[in-house]
Order: sequence, then C-alpha cells, then structure tokens
Amino acid sequence: MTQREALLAAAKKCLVDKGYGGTTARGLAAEANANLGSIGYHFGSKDRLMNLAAIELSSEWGNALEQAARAAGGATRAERLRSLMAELLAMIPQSQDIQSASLQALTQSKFDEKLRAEIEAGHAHARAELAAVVLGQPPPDPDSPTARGLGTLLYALVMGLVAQAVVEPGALPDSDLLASALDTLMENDPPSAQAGDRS
Amino acid sequence: MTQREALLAAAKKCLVDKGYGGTTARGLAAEANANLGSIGYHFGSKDRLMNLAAIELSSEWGNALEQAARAAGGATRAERLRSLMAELLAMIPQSQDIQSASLQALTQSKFDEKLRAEIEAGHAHARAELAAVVLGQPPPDPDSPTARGLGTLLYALVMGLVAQAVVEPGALPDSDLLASALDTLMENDPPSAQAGDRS
DNA sequence: TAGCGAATCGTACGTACGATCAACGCTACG
DNA sequence: CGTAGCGTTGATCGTACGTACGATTCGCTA
Repeated sequence: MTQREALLAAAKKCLVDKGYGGTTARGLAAEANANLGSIGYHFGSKDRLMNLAAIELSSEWGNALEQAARAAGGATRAERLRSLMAELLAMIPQSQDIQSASLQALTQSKFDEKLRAEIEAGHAHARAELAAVVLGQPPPDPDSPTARGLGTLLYALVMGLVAQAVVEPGALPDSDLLASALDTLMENDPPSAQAGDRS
Repeated sequence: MTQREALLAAAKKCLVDKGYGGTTARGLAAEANANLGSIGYHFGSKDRLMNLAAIELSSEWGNALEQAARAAGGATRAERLRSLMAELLAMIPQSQDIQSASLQALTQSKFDEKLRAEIEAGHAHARAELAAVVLGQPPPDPDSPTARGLGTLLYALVMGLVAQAVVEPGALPDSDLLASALDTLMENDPPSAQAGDRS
C-alpha cells in the first residue's frame, strides 16, 4: 500500500474514531505508518486530506444506501415502502461508522464549499433513487417535483433514522413496529387510539 | 452581562460561525470581551464550555421544534400531519443556526458521554411530543410503542428535513409539494405515475 | 471601614500543532 | 552505467494552542 493510500485510509479511520477535531496530522501519519511530510506532498494539507476522506466516506454511505434501496421490492407502493424501511433498518446497524462520519461531513460542509457541493450532489442522487424505488419507476430528474417532493420526504426519513441511530444505536424500532407506525399515519381518521400498539 | 454569560454566548456564536474545531479559547475570549483565564475559572476548560454551549443550543432547537409542533392542529390525523409539516417548513428556515449547531452537537456526542445523554433525552422528548401532536393525544410514555414507532418515524422526518436544509438551505419543498408527496405515499396502489406532480 | 470571597486580569509556560525543506533512496529508462 | 524524477525521510521552523498561576479589583457583609 502506498503512503497515499495508507494516509487516506488512516484519515477515514481517524474520522470515525476520533472525529474531525480530534484528529492531528501526526496521529494520521502514525496510524498510516507514513511520514508526516507525506501529507503535504500527497494532499497539500491535513485539512484537504480530511475533507477528501469525508467525501469518500459519504460516498460509501451513499452506495450502502443505494444497495439497500435497490434490494426493496413489492407489488404496490405501500409494499415497496415497507420493504424499503425493512432494508434500511437491517442496513443501518451494519454501517454505523460511515454514517457517523457522513454526519460529520455534513456538518463540516458548512465550512468547506467543495465538501458541501459533493454532499449536495449525493443528496440529490439519493432523493431520485429513493423516489424511484417507492414508485417502481426509473429515477426521475433530480429537479423534478417527484424528486423534490417524494424524494426529499423519503430521504428525510432515511437521514432521520440514521441521526437517531447515531445517538442511540439500539433504539431504532424493529421493522414491524415501524411498519405499524406507517400504517397509523396512512389510516383514515379513527379519532383516537393508535393502531400499531403491541406487547 | 457577566463574563460567564458572555463566554457562553460567545461559545454559541462561535459554534455556529466557526464550528467545533475552528473555535479557539482565545477566539472565545475575544468574542466575549472576556479574559482568557475566565474560561478555566467558570467552566473548567474550553471543551467543557463548548459542550455546554452545544447542549444549550440543542435545547433551544428542541424548544423551537416543540413550539412548531404545538402550533399544528386539525380534525383528523392526516390533517394534523399535514399541518405539522407546514409548521416545520415554516420554522426550519428561521432557525438554521441552531439546527446546524445541533447537528454538530449530535456528531460530537459520539465523543462525549454527557453530551450524548443530553441529546438522547431531547430526542426521546421530541418523539413523544410529535406522536402526541399527530395522534391528537397527550404525549405517550417515551418507551411506549407509540413513541418508539410513530415518534421515531415523525422525528426522523423532522431531522431528515433539517439535515437536507443545512446542506441546501433553499432546496426544501414548499408545503404543498410535501403534502402531495405525503398523499402519494398514502394512496393505494395506482401502479404507476405519481399523484402530486405539478408544474 | 476592615475583611473576605468571588471574579477578573495579565502573563508565562510547556506543548503540540501544521507546514516546509534539503537530503536521500529507489526505480525506470536512456 | 548514469541520471532524472518520484516518493520518502527526519529534522526543524514558527506559531498557536490550552491551562495554570499570582496579583488585582469588585461587591458585599459585619
């Protein structure tokens, strides 16, 4: 492995283990068994290396999400939505590291335009993909009302579940409970009492 | 204003403007017109000050969310859900600062247990409140299936919309578009084509 | 008004940081 | 065999950091 690769891998590991602020150039070099000066040679600066690592981790998270989304299926929209949620709930606990790193990237994007642009592109892609899965159609244009409405709604669900899972990894509901909550939202109007209560 | 108050206010401002990592003890003292040594005297350390500021900003965001949620109303669940979404979409652009700060707090919570516990408590409260609003009932126990199912679902929606708004402040759909997306999800089964398309 | 504790102040210390640079292999190619 | 170029090395630069400390001032009480 070249020092460049090792440094990038170390940056990803440190981003997960120590966070953006807790990572130092010397810590990266040590983790990568690389020379301190190599950071400047290969990446220009420590910040640029960290931002690149954040972008790549966000991209990995996007791929994991896309894979989960494409595994979902069903004959009706409601079934596909439920299947999507089940796939998500199965996937989220397995990729907590890249999720927390992606959230760090999201917050850092406020202070780095390149990072922001990359993440924005990833979001747009995710919105279109998620809308496509639920509608059972090919992905719409990212600027279409479908992507901006339904896509934003679905992606909000995904990111919101991830955000809660990062704080409380064990607190996500199981697939059945989430499905019954979806039913509760979709049912018409029983003026009180929730449908999905169990045990 | 005492130096303690000034420092805490400065920490909130710096958290928003420069981020967790970009804030220095000297920058805080300068922003607060306070003495550098006062940080240690009043808060123990710069990190403890920053964590306290993050907790308070998260709490402010929780209050803003609660206020918006309680402003929602309607005769049926579907109406209350739609009203809630409309209130959220109106509130989100007005409190972007505390939202981005809260997201920073969320990511930092992985590295500070006290911060994590505070945020977890805030999430639990929000889940119960949101479920209560949509069901038109008093808030359920935070551990109830209602809060863990419907509450998690609704809070995921909220956090997901916020996450997208932080990256692209102008990209949130308007209330009508989001409502039609909700309709799309709730309708039964037209095997293709989306209901809510417009212009 | 003397005394006391809390708050504020200025400063200095030691450390760790990110960046830089000349020197040095190593490899590939002429 | 030479040499040109890329990657690597270790050392060093200047700086900015967070914290600690003693001196000083403020506000209150007796």
